[in-house]
Amino acid sequence: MSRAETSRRGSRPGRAGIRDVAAAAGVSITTVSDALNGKGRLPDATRRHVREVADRLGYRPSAAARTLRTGKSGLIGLTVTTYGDEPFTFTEFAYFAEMARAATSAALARGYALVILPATSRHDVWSNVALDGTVVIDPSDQDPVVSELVRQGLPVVSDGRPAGSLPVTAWVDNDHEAAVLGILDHLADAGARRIGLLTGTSTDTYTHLSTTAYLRWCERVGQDPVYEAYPAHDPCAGAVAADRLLARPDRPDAVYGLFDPNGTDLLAAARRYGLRVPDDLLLVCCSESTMYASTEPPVTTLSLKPRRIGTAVVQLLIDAIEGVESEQPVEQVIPTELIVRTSSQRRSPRTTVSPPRTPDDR
Amino acid sequence: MSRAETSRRGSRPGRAGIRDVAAAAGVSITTVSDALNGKGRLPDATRRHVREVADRLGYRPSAAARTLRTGKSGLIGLTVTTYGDEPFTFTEFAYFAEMARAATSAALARGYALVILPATSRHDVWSNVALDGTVVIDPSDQDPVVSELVRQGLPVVSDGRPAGSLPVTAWVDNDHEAAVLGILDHLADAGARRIGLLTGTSTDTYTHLSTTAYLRWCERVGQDPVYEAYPAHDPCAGAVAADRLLARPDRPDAVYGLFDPNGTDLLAAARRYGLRVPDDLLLVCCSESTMYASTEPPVTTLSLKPRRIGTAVVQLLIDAIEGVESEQPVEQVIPTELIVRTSSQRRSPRTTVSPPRTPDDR
DNA sequence: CACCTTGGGAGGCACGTTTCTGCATGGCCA
DNA sequence: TGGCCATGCAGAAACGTGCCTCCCAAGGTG
Repeated sequence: MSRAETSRRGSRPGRAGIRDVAAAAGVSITTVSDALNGKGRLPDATRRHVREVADRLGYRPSAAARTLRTGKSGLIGLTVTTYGDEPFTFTEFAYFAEMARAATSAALARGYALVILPATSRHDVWSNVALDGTVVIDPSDQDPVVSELVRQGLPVVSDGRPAGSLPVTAWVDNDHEAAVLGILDHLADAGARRIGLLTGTSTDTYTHLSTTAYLRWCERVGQDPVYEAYPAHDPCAGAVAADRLLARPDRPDAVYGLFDPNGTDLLAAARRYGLRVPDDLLLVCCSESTMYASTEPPVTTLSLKPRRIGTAVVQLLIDAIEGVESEQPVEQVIPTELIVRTSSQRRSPRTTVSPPRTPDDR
Repeated sequence: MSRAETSRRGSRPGRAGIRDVAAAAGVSITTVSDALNGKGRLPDATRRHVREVADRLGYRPSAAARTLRTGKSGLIGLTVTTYGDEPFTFTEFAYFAEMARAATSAALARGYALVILPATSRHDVWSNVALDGTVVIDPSDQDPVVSELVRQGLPVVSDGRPAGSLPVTAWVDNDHEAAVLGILDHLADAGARRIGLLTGTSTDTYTHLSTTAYLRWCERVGQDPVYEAYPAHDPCAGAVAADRLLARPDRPDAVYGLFDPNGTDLLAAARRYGLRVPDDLLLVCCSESTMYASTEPPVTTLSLKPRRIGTAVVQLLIDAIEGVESEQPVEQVIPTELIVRTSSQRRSPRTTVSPPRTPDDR
């Protein structure tokens, strides 16, 4: 059977294979492969000729075949823990969305594409996609997905310090304790006498570290802890918890909320109780939303810098995939940023509107 | 060379191939494949035996080989137009994040994974990933990416009515004209005499359709148009444009803002000019953020239902991939939802806080 | 003239599946 | 007893690349 016949039989009308290019250019498959990939010893004339023929035929190399042959797919996974049937929770939404966006950008800039896969996904989805490596967000202790991945020899980089002895390749995280302590000191400096905390009931690392840091700070300065915990994945529960916190007999004169919607919820609750912010109540919450720059009053927020984390995580992962021994340490701590606005400044409240923030370096 | 030798040479220590399973189970490759995929004529005993051996060896079928053989990768692309170097713009961020989340969920529920790819990505990324089909968001007229994809015979479903004669397989969109007209009527009903518009300078379909609908409505009711346009991708420009709109000599007594941050920006501008909302100024903006439920006052928002759109788009795409002739029409119009809050109700303003919204069906 | 080097390119195997085809066996019926 | 069908599996051909090996011709060198 002639080569022309072979190539004609296998391919559907729309798709040209490397064999078709070779036949049309009058060269061998090897030459086509070498010419298009910049390898081998070929004169420029041949290289250009092959490229031109390939363009004319609209040739696109088969990603599946290349992956099978080289063992590299150019795909990295982004694994998130799921609550219910949604890929990510409501409260972490802004953080996760920003982080995923930055990760996508960073991956694309290095020639990789990013696939979002929930940790508890149907098994067939996981085995249907060839991954070169995976980013896991806040993996739980003894996470079965991570173990399985490292068993397959794939690099795994974690957003969030891995609990227990999870064998991740690298990890990136904030210093949550330092962030909470910084905020509590900031509130105390602004005149707070009793600082309350709005926290979550779930057992993830972020909630746990932040809460214990708060409790230790209270112990150190001799304040009774005043906090309300609620299921953070329930968007309605936050408003109720904020209300409960301000309804307590030992009502705090300053509150830090660990989750994104806590700021508006606390503002609304303060209005209901006739509390002026910041005069009667100082407010800080952890959020990535720029809307807090133009609320009444503007609310001081702690940014966890999801964009920097997403970028760093992907860089570490791709370095590991490509065997680059990164100059960066395999454990990176990204500093948080406290964006101080009116809600946490009792002295000399700014009357001017705080300048709009640039979208970069968030 | 014996089969055992063959299988031992090719595979790395960590990964077991189908040949290893066949050898360990004492059957042929065909039998393993049939047993694991539920095909062929095999007694249950053989099937169970093969499955057990495969589990014991930790066998995971190679996605690349399967894709190469079957032509189906189980991956669908989500293509977004880029402004600058980021995958999606700042103003569309909440909409896009929600839409992408819903699309991811819907894809996973049907056994597919979703890859986010910017339209103007480096070409090697596009050719490195095997896609079964693609969702494009708001494709421009004569979009080269779409043409290329349909030339390859891949189904393409569009979020947003395709401009020109773009040969998409199906599309999903809101009725933006009807939405704008509904809002303008709503504001007029609430007592507005001169309604202003905060719009964008870019030429995408959403901005264009909404603005022309506004202009036609003005013509019909005999009102002079009062609008300010600003580059929507610039997060700072919105605040300036909101300020400009309220500083005009023909200051409107009601404003509709086309983009997500317009609500807080307009609220801040109104405070600067001493305008009470809703008494002196009625306010509506298009947003997916639940924060507008607890601003002061709560702001009426138009939701474009990104979750329903993301789900619908993916369903249509997978139906097309799998050759299902969908009962649904290939052109779906998703209704928008006007969430009426205090900012657009001059009569009987609600003093109670509007109930927190459920996260579903947004 | 024999030998080596270097450029230019072809042959063919392997990656790990899926699946088409076909072989053997045994039971059933005419 | 011979044909026939159902059952239970094995062989082997693809799928489309990448790359290792090898071949050939043209010079250069002793």
